[in-house]
Amino acid sequence: MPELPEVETTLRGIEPHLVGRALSQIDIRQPKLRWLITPELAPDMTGQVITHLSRRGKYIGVHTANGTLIVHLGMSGSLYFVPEETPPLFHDHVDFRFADNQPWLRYTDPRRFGAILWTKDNWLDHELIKHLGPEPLSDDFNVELLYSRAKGRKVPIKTFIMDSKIVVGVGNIYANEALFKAGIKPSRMAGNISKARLAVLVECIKMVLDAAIKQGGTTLKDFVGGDGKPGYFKQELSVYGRAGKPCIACGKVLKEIRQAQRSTVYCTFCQT
DNA sequence: CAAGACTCCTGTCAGC
DNA sequence: TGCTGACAGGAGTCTT
Repeated sequence: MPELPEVETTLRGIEPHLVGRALSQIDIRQPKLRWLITPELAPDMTGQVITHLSRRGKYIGVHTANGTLIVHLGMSGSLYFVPEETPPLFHDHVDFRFADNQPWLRYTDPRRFGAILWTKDNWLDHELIKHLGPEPLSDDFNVELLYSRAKGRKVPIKTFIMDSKIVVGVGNIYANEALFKAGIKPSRMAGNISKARLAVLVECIKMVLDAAIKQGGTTLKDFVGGDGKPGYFKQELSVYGRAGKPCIACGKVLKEIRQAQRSTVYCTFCQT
């Protein structure tokens, strides 16, 4: 399930192999993802040269002079290279083929929660992108921001930091981990947390994401390997997926609750 | 506006 | 062993 570190790793892995190449053909076998793939994608992007890639939240932008391909991996999507003419499997929904007859870029997504869109405008002005909060690893995401946005809010802090309008890229796993590291109870009201504690939380979110990205870097080569599998991280998770097991800090049994249809695991002793 | 429920989809796994 | 059903999960959208 790609979270921001996985998306960043994907981008770093594929960008060097895409820039400067011209699209020759785009095969769309399954246009129904989260949304219908933009019908203009193939006619508008074919023949275009890829100039660079960028990321905003979990959205990847693949830029050309004629427009930008917007890709979201959802929770089961992946982008990777396959040797030309590799027959597609059932969940291989899109192939991007190039004029140089070198490996194709393939999009696979079993659960189809991902998205592939196309815009001729500045992609940062796209409806899905322009309302997003700051990047978690940038200086724009800081205590002042979080504190002012949390003021008066009654939502649980976990739901709050997973809101992409507040800050992007904090998925369920890392929200759980960051709150554990910060010692904050996930159900605590966002507006009822001191500035000092929010400052700790900001640092913990940055630390958790940064560490995950660094680990992702070690598997970069897998992205362009022959198997086409995007090797996931061997994260050591403190709480996520460990409900019922002992807290690594105090030994007490970790508790699981549900918040906003998401599983939350925390330590009732360490997190207050 | 804020908060919470609902929705898409399919692989995985528990239970029978 | 095989089948059924619950569940997970990003994030936009709908409902209250």
